[in-house]
Amino acid sequence: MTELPDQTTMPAPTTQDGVPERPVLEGLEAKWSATWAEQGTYRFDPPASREQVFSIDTPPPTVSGSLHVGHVFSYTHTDVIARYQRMQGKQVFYPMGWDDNGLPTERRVQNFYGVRCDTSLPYDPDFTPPANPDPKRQQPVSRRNFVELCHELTAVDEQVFESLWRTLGLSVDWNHLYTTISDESQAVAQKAFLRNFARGEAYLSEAPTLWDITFGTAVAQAELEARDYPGAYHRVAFHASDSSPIYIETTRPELIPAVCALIAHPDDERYQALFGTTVTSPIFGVEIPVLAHPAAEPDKGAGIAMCCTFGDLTDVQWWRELRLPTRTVIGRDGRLHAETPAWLTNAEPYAELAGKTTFSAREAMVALLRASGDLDGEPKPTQRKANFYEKGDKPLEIVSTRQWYIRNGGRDDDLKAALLARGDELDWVPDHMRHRYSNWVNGLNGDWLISRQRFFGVPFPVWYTLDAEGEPDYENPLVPTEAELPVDPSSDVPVGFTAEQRGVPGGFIGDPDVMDTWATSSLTPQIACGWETDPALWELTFPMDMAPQAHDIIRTWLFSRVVRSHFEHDALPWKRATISGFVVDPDRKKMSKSKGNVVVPTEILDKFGSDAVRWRAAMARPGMDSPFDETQMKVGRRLAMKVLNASKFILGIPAGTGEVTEPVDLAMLASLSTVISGATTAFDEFDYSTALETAEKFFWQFCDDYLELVKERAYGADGQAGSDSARSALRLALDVQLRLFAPFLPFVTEEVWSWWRTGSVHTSPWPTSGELPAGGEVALIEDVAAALIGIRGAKSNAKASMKAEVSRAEFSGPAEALARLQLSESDLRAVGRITGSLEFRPSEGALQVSVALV
RNA sequence: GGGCGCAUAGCUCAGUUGGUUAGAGCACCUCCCUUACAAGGAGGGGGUCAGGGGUUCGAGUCCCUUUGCGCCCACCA
Repeated sequence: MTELPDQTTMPAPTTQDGVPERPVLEGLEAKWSATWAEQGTYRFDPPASREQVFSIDTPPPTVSGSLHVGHVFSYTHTDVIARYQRMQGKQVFYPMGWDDNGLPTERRVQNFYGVRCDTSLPYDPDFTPPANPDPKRQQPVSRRNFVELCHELTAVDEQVFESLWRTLGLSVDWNHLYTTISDESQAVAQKAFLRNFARGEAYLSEAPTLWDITFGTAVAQAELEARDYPGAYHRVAFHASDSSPIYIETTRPELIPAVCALIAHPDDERYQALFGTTVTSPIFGVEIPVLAHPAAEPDKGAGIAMCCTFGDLTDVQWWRELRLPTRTVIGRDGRLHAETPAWLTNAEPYAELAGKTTFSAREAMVALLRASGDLDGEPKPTQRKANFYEKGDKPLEIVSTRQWYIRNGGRDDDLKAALLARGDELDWVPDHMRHRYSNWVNGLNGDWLISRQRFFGVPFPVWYTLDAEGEPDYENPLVPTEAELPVDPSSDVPVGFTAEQRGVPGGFIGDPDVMDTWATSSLTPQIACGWETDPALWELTFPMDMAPQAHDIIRTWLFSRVVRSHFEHDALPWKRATISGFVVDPDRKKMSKSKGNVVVPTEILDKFGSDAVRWRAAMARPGMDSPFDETQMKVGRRLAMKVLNASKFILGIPAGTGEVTEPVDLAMLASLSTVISGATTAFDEFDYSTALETAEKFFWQFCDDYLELVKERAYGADGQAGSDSARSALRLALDVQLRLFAPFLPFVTEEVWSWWRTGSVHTSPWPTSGELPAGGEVALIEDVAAALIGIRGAKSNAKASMKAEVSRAEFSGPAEALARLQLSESDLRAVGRITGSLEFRPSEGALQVSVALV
């Protein structure tokens, strides 16, 4: 940290050597990011107490994805706060993480190298990826080879990300870089999981699960996305005992072999007589009960629904609550089972469906129904909503599988209430974002499914013993000690067994699944803060001060971190969440690759410069979406240029050697003093936009009015009191303003700082009013500004140059305002080129200027 | 259907607890190539604060209501 600026000890440059002839923005990013790296400007230096730390749970971006302007904006929001806190004297713990495990990486590796993972293959140490990858004909490789490729590619991607963040000027401490697939992160994820398991917060359960057939994995409720999906209502006849038809409507006739009940609302008049009876299903002739359940909606479809295992989540509810039999026909590959289900009375037609995709099976089933006369009329096309995995492109199926869950209040009201209370306890910026949290938690209808049937992730640190028949004992998993972590149960062997016993009766098997990426990233505070591995760091940084993120992942990342921390530490992981909005396209549509409206950040950073882009980002208030608009970037660039030029001008004038004494100089500094308080208050409320606006508004007025006003006086001879006062005031004002802008425009402010000061502006103290001389009267500078506008207006109206001479000027208005103006009479004369008479005439009303030109 | 947010100048947005004539930037028009800055500077035009009702001496601001837009959730028969 540098000392507080002090007029008397500050080395005043006697030459202009440090100030370039024509300052430019180009190249500042490369120059200063290298210097900051070299000098460790943003290094976290552990202080004595927690109060001296400001710690940030930086979102680890998915490195297999691409960064877009939205990221640039929201990471800038965080950085601006980080820089402010650092200047306020805090040691800022600002780590970076890369989220490199998980499905997005697998998908990227598949496409990039043209391979796919086949767990049945042995490891090939000499494997090299195909020279000409063909994404359509992916070469099968072993799991270990596949994982190696994942590591290889993410390492490359991470370089690109780091370079972008450095160009943007994020003041992260790169010594605290973590990746979610590292051994350290795996150990944390496994340890937290084992503790959840030991306390009963994690459990293994066989149940109907949302299943993505493309990726072949279970997915969690938080990863669902409802999308429009074309379908058709098929009106199909079931048959009562007297063979009269009972019509249902379904969009999924291929599930008729899986039907286990017809269900109508208990109060529905039309079906009262049927409740308790059975009907037979068309084609397959299976005897089906007709049951009542309040979840059936009389005005939907035919009013009576066929319940299958499983067409949708309502089916699951009915199946569970009415204890219906399980008749699964769709497998994990999304196809109908090849073998004929045992429960079909009339089994023969099933051959038409066996092994087909749902789409083909539907066509075949419609043909069967048409032939039998059980299809009433033609299918009616409809647009319905179907659940998709957010990264998938086929509707989810529901299949019964064994999965690991972590309790999240979805089936436990006490826990739900406790987690809602955590949301209340948390500070939210902006505050209304808390509703999204409670809305989500209140809507949970099941626990958090964390296991994924994938390859590149943290394995479950669990083995199962095999009985004499080779059947796994899922009730009593074998777990390692915490000291052994991380483990990979597919290669590591549980204590008491030998490698030869893997997969043989009486031996063991490893759990084949990996954790979902959120199950690891839900522990970023624990990973970053050194949970139980670096107790000193942990004491200083946890719970963290700030959790920045965008509003789309409140239900996933934010919530899951609260769950983990609630269980493990009985505390919130941070004091507050700061939520950024999105950058949307000019039509206010969300940017997405599929719409082709994504703006690539490197282009705009190149074009306008990082400070300009950061300025635009900081103008987007917390939580507010903002439309992308290039013309706004130009405004930021103009400000950055103006800072360079105004600084060059001020530093081109010799430094003052004495006190600030002139009333107008003191007035300007008094005004600056209120700007400092305003910006500080705003920053303390995390309102970086207002902090910036406050500083910026002053800066433009400072340039337009004050600089012009005192130019002549400052040019004056050395040693003159008036000249000295102006010179001192200019440098004081520049010093303060550079620091006010430093969080937003780190490159230009550092550049200018380097011209005349030592050390980094970013480790200098945030300005305070106490640094500035007291006694100035803000009204004076405001009156002078009004007078200037009057003089300029007159010249502009006369279509005259601003240099045109004024032969006579008259100021009229309140006596006290005129008195103030008289204090700066010579400055006004100089800037207005008033060579003739200058009169002050008291009058009613506001300050007025009348001017006669030569 | 539930929740949240938004609606102020052509565009993007400020407008603190209600208080003179509603502000800024961009865009537009006019002028000025002034020795920090022409990707500049100066000056100017432009608004029934979405509609309706209410509270009040006074409403962009508070209450009710209508409409439109955005996001999240639910809605798959």
